[in-house]
Amino acid sequence: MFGCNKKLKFLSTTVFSRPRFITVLPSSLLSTANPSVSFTKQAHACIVVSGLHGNASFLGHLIALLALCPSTPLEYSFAIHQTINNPPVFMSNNMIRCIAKSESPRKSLVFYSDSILRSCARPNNYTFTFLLQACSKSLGLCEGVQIHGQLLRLGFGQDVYVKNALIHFYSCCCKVESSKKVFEESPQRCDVVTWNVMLAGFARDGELSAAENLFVEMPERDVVSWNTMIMAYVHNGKLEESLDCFRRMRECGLPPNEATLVTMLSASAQLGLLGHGRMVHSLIDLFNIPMTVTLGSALLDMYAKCGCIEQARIWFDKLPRRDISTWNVMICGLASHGLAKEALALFRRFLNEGLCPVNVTFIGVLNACSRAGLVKEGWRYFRLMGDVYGIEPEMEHYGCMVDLLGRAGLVSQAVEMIESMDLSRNPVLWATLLCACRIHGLEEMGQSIGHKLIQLDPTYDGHYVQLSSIYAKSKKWEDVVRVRKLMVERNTCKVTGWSLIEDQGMVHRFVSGDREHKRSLEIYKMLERIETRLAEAGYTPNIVSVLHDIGEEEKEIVIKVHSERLAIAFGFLVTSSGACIRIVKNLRVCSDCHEFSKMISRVFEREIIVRDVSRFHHFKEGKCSCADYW
DNA sequence: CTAGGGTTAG
Repeated sequence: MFGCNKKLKFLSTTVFSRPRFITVLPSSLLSTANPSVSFTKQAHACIVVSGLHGNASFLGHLIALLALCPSTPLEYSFAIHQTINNPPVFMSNNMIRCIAKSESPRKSLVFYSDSILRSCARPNNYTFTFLLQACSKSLGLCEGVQIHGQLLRLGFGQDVYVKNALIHFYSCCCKVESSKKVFEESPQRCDVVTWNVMLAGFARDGELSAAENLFVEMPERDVVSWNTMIMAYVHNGKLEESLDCFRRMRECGLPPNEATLVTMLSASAQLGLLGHGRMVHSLIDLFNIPMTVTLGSALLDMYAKCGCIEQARIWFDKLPRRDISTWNVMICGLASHGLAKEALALFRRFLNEGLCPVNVTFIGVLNACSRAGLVKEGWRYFRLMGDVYGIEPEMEHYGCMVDLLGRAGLVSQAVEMIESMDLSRNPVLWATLLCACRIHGLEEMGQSIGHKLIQLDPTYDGHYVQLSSIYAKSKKWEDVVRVRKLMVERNTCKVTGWSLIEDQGMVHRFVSGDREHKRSLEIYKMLERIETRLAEAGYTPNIVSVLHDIGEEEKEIVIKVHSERLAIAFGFLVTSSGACIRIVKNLRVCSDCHEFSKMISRVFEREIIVRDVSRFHHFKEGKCSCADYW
């Protein structure tokens, strides 16, 4: 019934039958790893029954115990605290700690002035550590600055815990300069945590090079230092650097922990590196790291984002514990692979288990509906979200709905939705519709939306390319040229398209027309051979498409070999016959490469899995899982 | 007697 029965038994025997050992009781209680409120209540009952309820020390420990519980009703600790007149500072400190951990950490400052200052009790280094925690959490900059002044006056400025809390506090409140000041004041009075909080401060502030320099300077690095550095890379989009940092950590022989692996799984997932992700997976067992909900969710996410949706599913069923996030990862994963039926079935199971969906859950559900063209169901879930679960739709939900309607050819309904919701300044929604117009051949509508888009978002070249391809489809060549000229004149920002493929733990990234790879010669030869075979099988590249209907990847009018083909050709060089080829792209697949991949999957009996910027394409036996809509 | 830093999902 209770997780801590053994401890409780020990407690009661101590209290009732061996009162001379009573002072042992509190410390043995506090050694409890994960106290629960119910356990603490029983301890409380024992204390009361044995007539010790006036003992401030016991009750202080009880409050300390409550501070360690994952969620405690504050009233409970308050009630205990109030039973003691002139509570000792030890008790008040733990009370502050409780409040700091609660949902309303700001109250700890009120408590501090009411309880400690008013009673003229002397706060100590613990008091300030907890108070600063509260300020960090509630972003109470002004209050924290006052606390800082007070603790300096009372002479706690050199306490290492207080100092670390201060550095942490300033960096939480976006005042890294102040953190740095505190950090640099007395360098001899610091420990590895001091360095770590400073490191995290730079990372939080996006000062990656400052973080790197500090990391190099550190006299010693523990697992948190490495984790902080690795996360700094991941959060700043330096995914390959994070992999490299992890490699260096492993070379140091320092064992990774859960946080390390969660971050590395996330990095592998974002990059789409299945091999790397699998390697990280194997470390979970190697280091005996318990499969927590967080780790499990990160693992599923890695498999789903690396194209192994079956593996994700297998692990989903195997996981010892799941929470809402785990379900979200799985539902969204299935949807991104176009497995709409499975995603919706899982969602129904989710509801049957009595779980409450959140906004992300509905993004997965609506995405699934959109991929399967389930207009009616999409609307139903969209309404269910607000009516039953009270979730206000966000931009992403509208995005799914616009995609759903556009895909079904109901472009005017989608336009209506965008305009009635006053979302007409959002380029992403219009871009989704432009895509629908292109696919459904709605040229007039496409042209008008295209012009709206380049007005709304004139700096992104993808819109110009889309618009020009719509004109190309209607053979309006002057307009094609006009739009392209406009794009050049406006000096739009280009995102260089690339395709990535992993081989033997190495990442090979290709750009359009790439000749940099050391096996470039072989790659082009292989590509030629592939193209010959495809031509024999009846694949003819669409000349109009090559010249004009080019995907976002193609930024110049010059015809170059798309990066995706180079990656595929390289895939043929390094994988054994019949093995699946996995590609990750940072942009959308162009229609010509899409055809090309479909043909390859048939002619060479090769499965190709391409991760696009927004979805997966599984090419198999001449067909694609996206059913030619993307 | 009590204390600190780092974590997932669209």
